[in-house]
Amino acid sequence: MQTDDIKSNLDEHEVITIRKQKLSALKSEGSAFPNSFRRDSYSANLLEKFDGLTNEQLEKENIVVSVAGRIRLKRVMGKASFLQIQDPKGNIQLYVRKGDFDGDYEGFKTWDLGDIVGAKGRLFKTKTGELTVKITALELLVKSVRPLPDKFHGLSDTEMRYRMRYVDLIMNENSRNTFLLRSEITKTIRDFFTNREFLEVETPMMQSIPGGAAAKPFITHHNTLDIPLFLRIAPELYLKRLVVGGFEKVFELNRNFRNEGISTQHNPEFTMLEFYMAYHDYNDLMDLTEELMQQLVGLVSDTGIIKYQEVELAFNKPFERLTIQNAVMKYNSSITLQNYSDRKTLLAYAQRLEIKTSNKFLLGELQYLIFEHTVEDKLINPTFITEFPVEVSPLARKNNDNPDITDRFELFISGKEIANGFSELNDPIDQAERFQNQVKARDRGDDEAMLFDADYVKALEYGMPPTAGEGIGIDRLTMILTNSASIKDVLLFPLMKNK
RNA sequence: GGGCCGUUAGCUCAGUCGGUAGAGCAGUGGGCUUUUAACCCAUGUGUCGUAGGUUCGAUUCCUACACGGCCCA
Repeated sequence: MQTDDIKSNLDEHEVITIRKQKLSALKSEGSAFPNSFRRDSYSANLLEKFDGLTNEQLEKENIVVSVAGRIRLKRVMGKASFLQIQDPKGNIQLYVRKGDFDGDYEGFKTWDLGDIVGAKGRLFKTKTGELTVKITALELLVKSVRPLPDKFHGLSDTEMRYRMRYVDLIMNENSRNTFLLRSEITKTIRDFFTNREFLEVETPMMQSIPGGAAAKPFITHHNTLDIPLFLRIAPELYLKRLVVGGFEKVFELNRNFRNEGISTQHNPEFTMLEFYMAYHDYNDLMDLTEELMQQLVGLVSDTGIIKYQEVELAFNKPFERLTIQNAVMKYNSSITLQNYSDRKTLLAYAQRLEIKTSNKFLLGELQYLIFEHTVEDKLINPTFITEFPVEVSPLARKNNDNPDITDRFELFISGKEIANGFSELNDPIDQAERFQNQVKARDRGDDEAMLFDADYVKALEYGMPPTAGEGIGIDRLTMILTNSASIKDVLLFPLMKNK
């Protein structure tokens, strides 16, 4: 341990060594890390209230404020200096003049960019008209021993922005705004549903039978019970148990975990909204989703039109609704009303498209695969795709008129799947059969097929009211609303390999 | 998993057709009482991602690996 400490001391940059020396000097004076300073004003609020006043008006009003923040810029002259400090709402300039404050100006000159200071003083305007605090008291609250990135270029290295988000947040306003907006998005969603009498709930993250989605789970282990557990891939089956129990409108906004690769669209843990409402069906969900999306887009646009990666997306009119069959026919001229339901033709077609298939694939699976490969990325404006094949929808209610399809939809925006909703299957006998079929798919080699959840079937046997349920991927939605190209840009701490 | 690109000072980057490297910012010393990426003078900074190979000599060329980015599966 000790030798490691010595080694890291030798390795560290000269700047850090000097700053640590400054810190130990503060410690020996007894003035390091004080915690009694209190802020009464934020930068942006002061600018909002007082930037409109002239210097004469400011002097007459004699406005005394206490501000605190991190030193971002420092311009020292012989006997006077300007500091720009950053607080959670923005920046404000301080004017520090020798003799104007109860402190040592020479000592002040040794403070560094990145230090955190508290200041008290009067508002005034400089020659160039910048609202500034002329300080009467100034205190070093935290000595920063590690230098910030270049004050002009900031931190631009993508990897370091993800690994050291704390520095990214200090340096990049874009990044701050993205996460502020993400917080507004989740708040808006919570309000949207609680205003409609939905109950927010929390269901198990660690499950014995991971269910509710087609995905590989993370495995963990409970020591004292000595049982394997899986991090959930979806909360779906637990939320529907709650509907059985009489919580007829519920939602959960929380993390799912899927053991898959990492890309600009995928992070192993991601946030999902799932909500369920009894006595509604999938058509009601599409209407509600449209309303929710328009409200969320309202956070960033007055027109209902937003730009994502240079492409305009229109949320200001009813979203297009298209059956999966019509969508496939629209983008594949060789698929017709007749051969869409011919398994052999579709298998051959899929192989021609170099889609990974097997002879064992069922008709519905092929229909869905062809849709995924030929249609999805062309759905730029918000589009509901409906009537998904029953084979790929093991938890959705069959359509009354056509038992091959389900009352299900997915919402696509900018070529990405954003939401997935359906009228829930509440026939326990049918559900048991669907689980059986999933087990068979698993035996065929589909390691993402679902497991048989007997307790869930048991819950359905008590009777679940007719219910509609939906999941919305919050990260991807946030990407679109914040114009972020990578999911890592909307995750505070995206998963990174150890260096 | 495959392809392409990147990794040089604390940060942002240049550079070496193979002879162990530079700029700006940050730092340090000095000057400057309304600055705006303040300015002026002086000044220190590096396992050139890691490990091998070729070579008299590699940060530079080659190979592998690591991490990251983009594209594809």
